[in-house]
Amino acid sequence: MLDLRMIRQNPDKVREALRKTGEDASLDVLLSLDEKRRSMLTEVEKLKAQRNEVSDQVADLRRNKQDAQPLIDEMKVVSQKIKDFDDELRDLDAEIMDILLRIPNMPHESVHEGTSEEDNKEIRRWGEQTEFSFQPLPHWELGTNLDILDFERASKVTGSRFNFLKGAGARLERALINFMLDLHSDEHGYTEVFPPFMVNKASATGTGQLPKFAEDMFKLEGLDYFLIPTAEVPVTNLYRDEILSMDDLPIYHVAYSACFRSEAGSHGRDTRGLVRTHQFNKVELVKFVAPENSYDELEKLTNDAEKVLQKLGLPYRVSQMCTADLGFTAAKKYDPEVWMPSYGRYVEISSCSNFEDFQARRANIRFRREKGSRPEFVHTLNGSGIAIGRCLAAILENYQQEDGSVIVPEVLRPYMGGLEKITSKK
RNA sequence: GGAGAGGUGACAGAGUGGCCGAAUGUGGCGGUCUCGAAAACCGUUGGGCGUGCAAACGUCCCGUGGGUUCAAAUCCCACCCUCUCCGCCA
Repeated sequence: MLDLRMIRQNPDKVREALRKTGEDASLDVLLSLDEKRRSMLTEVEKLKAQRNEVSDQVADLRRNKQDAQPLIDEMKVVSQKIKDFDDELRDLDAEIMDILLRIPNMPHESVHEGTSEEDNKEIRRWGEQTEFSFQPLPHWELGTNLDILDFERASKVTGSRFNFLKGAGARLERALINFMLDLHSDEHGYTEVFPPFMVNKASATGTGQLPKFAEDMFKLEGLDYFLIPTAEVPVTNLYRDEILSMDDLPIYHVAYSACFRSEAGSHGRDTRGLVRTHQFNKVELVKFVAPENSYDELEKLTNDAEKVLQKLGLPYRVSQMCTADLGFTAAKKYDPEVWMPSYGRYVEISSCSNFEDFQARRANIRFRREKGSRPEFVHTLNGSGIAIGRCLAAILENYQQEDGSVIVPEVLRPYMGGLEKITSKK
């Protein structure tokens, strides 16, 4: 959420920033509602001041056993006026909030302008695109042949876009989760948290899923709970409505969670395999930092995510998102993308963003620089560190052998009971 | 699921209609004292919104949302959460 006062003071700057994102949020309605609200507020507060003063007089008269009835009668009228004003103000506030909650974040000045994902820029590349001396298979065929992946039965048991992992596949999934949690907590200084997989409305609003993207989440019947689309939601909301102290910052958290996405609007896209599913696992990195450090922290966060791919020996590149592909909440975003042979291109496997104070303002997460100073909003960041399902797919595809077996990357072997290669049992 | 108790400032804990944004204690901060520290003493110590260059002023906030009243932390209604006991359960 943007700061209403900032919008009021720099409407042209905000308009220009939003234009670059491709969203044409009209500020005119917002600004006129704001104007109206402030003038009403001034009036009603005058009335309240009067009421408070007269109430004191009434109290005095009563104590002195004098007649207060004329004053009371007079105040009845004033009170009714106040009530009318307050009702209207309540509606105004709700309208203003509804508009504010639907305005996207403004891109950081270092983000290049673009009109679609075509304009994203590759900023670095690591490793060589895997070459094969034979015809490589896509991971869904490899996994099915090895009997470690089962999509058919998953669609029987649940539906499309779900999967079963079996045997070494299930173990590999678990190995990846543990490897990443260990890496980030032991070597990168993140504190592990294990979050709830459902959140309430306030949390989903805090990180920006609501009100605009409700249809992307699974909602529980009869409850105001949502299945989380990412651990970002519960973990960022850990400190909602809190004032942290400067000594607490920066806070780094790493969290495993299952992620649930309705994938509304992506019918027909990536229908096979592990790339786009309704439920997948992910290890997520979340940071809470002082504003002046957030851009350095974004670089570090991205490096931490990349480290996972390097250790796994998976070729990747990092793209910087242009102004049109930042999504709703980010001010700046890097997407590490892994080389996926079956796609013949790099596929997003992480997404690292600085939200500045956009989420912090929604979720009311603040910090105090020193005792007695005014609270300020923290900056929040997060990034996948990394998506497990897509990572497992990338391993199967990049490490496949001519005989259909798959080499286990060395760093994962301790997590796999020493297994070096996944082979078919048949 | 049944029965009961309770949600007040950083924490503990008063406050049952007006002089209460809130006693008191602890903690924090500043000071006096001290070579220094402790103790003691003195002072200070919430947030949002609005007006204003600022100083300041106004207003709102005692779990949340409504309501009653000239006036609500205090009365009424709904909801949320916590705790205790019983039952059930991984």
